[in-house]
Amino acid sequence: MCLCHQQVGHMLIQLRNYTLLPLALSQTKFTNRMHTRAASIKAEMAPSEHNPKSESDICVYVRKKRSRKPQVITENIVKVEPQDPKLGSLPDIEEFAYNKPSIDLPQRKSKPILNDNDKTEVKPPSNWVKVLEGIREMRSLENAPVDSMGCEKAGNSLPPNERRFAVLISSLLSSQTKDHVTHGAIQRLHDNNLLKPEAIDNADESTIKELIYPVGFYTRKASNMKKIAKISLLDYHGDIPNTLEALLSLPGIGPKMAHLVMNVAWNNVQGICVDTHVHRICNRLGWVPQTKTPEETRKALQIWLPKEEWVPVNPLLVGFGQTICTPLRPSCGLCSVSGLCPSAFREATPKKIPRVKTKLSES
DNA sequence: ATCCGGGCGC
DNA sequence: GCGCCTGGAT
Repeated sequence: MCLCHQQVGHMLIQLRNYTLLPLALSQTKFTNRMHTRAASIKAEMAPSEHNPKSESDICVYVRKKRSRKPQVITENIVKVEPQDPKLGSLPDIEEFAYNKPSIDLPQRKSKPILNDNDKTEVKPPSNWVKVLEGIREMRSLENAPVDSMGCEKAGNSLPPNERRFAVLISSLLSSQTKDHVTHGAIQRLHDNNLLKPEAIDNADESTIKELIYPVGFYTRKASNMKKIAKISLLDYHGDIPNTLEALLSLPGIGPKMAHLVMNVAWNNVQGICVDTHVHRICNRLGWVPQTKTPEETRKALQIWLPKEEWVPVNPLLVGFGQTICTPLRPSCGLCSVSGLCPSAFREATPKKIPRVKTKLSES
């Protein structure tokens, strides 16, 4: 993995309802910005993809100018064509963006901003930006448990491959477990030099089990740790898989953790990390059509939520869900966006009928 | 008593 | 889908 200041190349990127945009991507920055009169455009390349060949390797954001907090309009890329850098300097962006209309795609009359009224696209829920900002504000005052610790801090000082492995193990242990408990377990593993695949592979399952106690489901997790260490050694040279699919194939790693690990370990955002809080709150806010599983929620949310919110939305909503929008008896009275929430004060508080033996019930 | 910051096997 | 695996918190 060579990280030099070399330019990967110029690309022509075609946005839906927009136009062709020339962009240059470099290997060190992974991002490239350009500005037109009406919007700023940002292209981002997944760090692991040093040689982007298709649209899936790159994300493009278009933001309207003149809004205080620039708002992402879309991220739809229709086409990416590698261009020969020897073609000379890039065309004048502004002129290019305005004067060279897209050929096969419908044109907009006024501003070349994307599909505001495109009926074929799923519309983001109205006011979602306000809701998000409101939650952010509430979160800046509150101190949610999620703020203090997180598995993303695991092994910050380790070499990259060991750090990634630590992140994976940390994620594995963290499910259904409080953060400080997970942290303690990781600390004990580290102190006993048991955070590396070789060591785990050689260690007794019972030893691991004792060290990670009392994380939730420690028996299963100890066994999964052994299996993961073995797979890491056999298939990944002691590292961890760098694709979502391969991560999902590991025992004990499901969709929630796989996306988390892709984000944290590889800095590669493949999807939104949806846990029960994100799932619940998105349903309450009406951000997704009633969904039954976190996986459905993830897919529904990814359709409209701008990609740059994909990572921050998890800690944001988790903390919000721990403090205010709690699973049981949400504190709608304390919530500043209750006016925008279709479920506010409407929770079917199934006030359990007190099973008290009264003279009435006995009669 | 009831609820978790999931994943798996059925 | 549904029950189960676990200890700790409310």
